[in-house]
Amino acid sequence: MDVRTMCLGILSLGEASGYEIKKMLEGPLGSFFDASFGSIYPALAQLTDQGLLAMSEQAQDKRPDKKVYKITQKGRLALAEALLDKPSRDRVRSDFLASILFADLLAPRELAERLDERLAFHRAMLERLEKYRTDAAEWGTPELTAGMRFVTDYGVAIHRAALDFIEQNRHVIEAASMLRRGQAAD
Amino acid sequence: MDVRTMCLGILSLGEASGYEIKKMLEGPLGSFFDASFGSIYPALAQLTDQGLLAMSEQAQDKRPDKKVYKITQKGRLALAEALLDKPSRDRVRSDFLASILFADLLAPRELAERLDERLAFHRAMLERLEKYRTDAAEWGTPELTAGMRFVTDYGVAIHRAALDFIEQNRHVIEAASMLRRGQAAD
DNA sequence: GAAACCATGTAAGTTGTTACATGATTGG
DNA sequence: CCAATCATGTAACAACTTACATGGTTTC
Repeated sequence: MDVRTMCLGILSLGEASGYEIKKMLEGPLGSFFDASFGSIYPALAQLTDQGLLAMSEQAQDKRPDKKVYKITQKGRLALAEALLDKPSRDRVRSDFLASILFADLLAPRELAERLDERLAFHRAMLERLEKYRTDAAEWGTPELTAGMRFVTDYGVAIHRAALDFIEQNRHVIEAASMLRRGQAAD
Repeated sequence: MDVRTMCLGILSLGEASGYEIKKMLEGPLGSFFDASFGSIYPALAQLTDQGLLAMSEQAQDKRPDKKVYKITQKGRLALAEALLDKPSRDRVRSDFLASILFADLLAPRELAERLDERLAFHRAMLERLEKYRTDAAEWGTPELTAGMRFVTDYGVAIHRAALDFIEQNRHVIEAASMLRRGQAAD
């Protein structure tokens, strides 16, 4: 799924501006999809050109103009069709896990810092997801769809599992890291 | 972390060919890093040019020649330095979760199929990870480092959490999908 | 007064994938 | 005999990120 399809999908849940789409991707969707302004704005322009979106410019008080996009019937059909494609496998790239894999080359203090940061990250995500789980307004829609609830709860489950795992197993890798330091000093 | 650094890292655990590196990335590392031949081979060539790797060609019986790469001292230093960079945040892109988010647009049968496939995927990954967890030979090394064990166990924890979550919550989203079908037919 | 937020966009550059090219061997 | 595995590589292409450009407003 590319940025164009994701934008189309988000707009199928309700109208939004490019800026708001980006904010949603920093919310609960960010756990499994991300995109920069540099890909969102051109995507919206292209989709509008193709008649899959309708744009209306809204002047705002003490704010720059906002371009609000709304999915068209043609857009809904295109989205439904795109969703029929067999989903490609997940693409994950985690610097954190990579650096843990090579933890031998990391100073114990560095390692501890990374683990702490990671725990903080998961806790922050859980907190944020909790807000989204209970408050539909955070999504910019009056009501949460079943899909929204599912992916939010899924995110909670995964972040909690990661948090628990790291808390319970960090001592193993940290002990190994300190041991290796000792050997290196020999 | 780019493909070059990951190759350097894998080779810091033991020597290997490009083909073998690719196989490792389809193993437990695949959960958090993937790369195609099209990026691995040029990366190895470049690293060798820079003196970070040493290559030795090995003729094989009834097999094409193999180019075995070994990390140099200079390579180890470069890797250690690269690992000091603050790890960038995880990049995840999951078509599965995206299509669940827009599950309203999916026929109940389609949805059920995707969920089944996903469960099968997690089960397959768990099985594969179990093998890696107990058998160092699967990694191509005589001994598992603490890092290897950690990332493998981490993978087990995450896949198990995902599996459990989907098993326990699929009925919610599937019920909503069928309900919506009913409404659409009205 | 500085940083962060709101808001949109473009262009250059990076990075990596897919497809192609080659070819022997092994297992179902 | 067909598919998969072993083994390496290149080139065209796709997709995306980063940095730049602009400028008012709000919060600390």
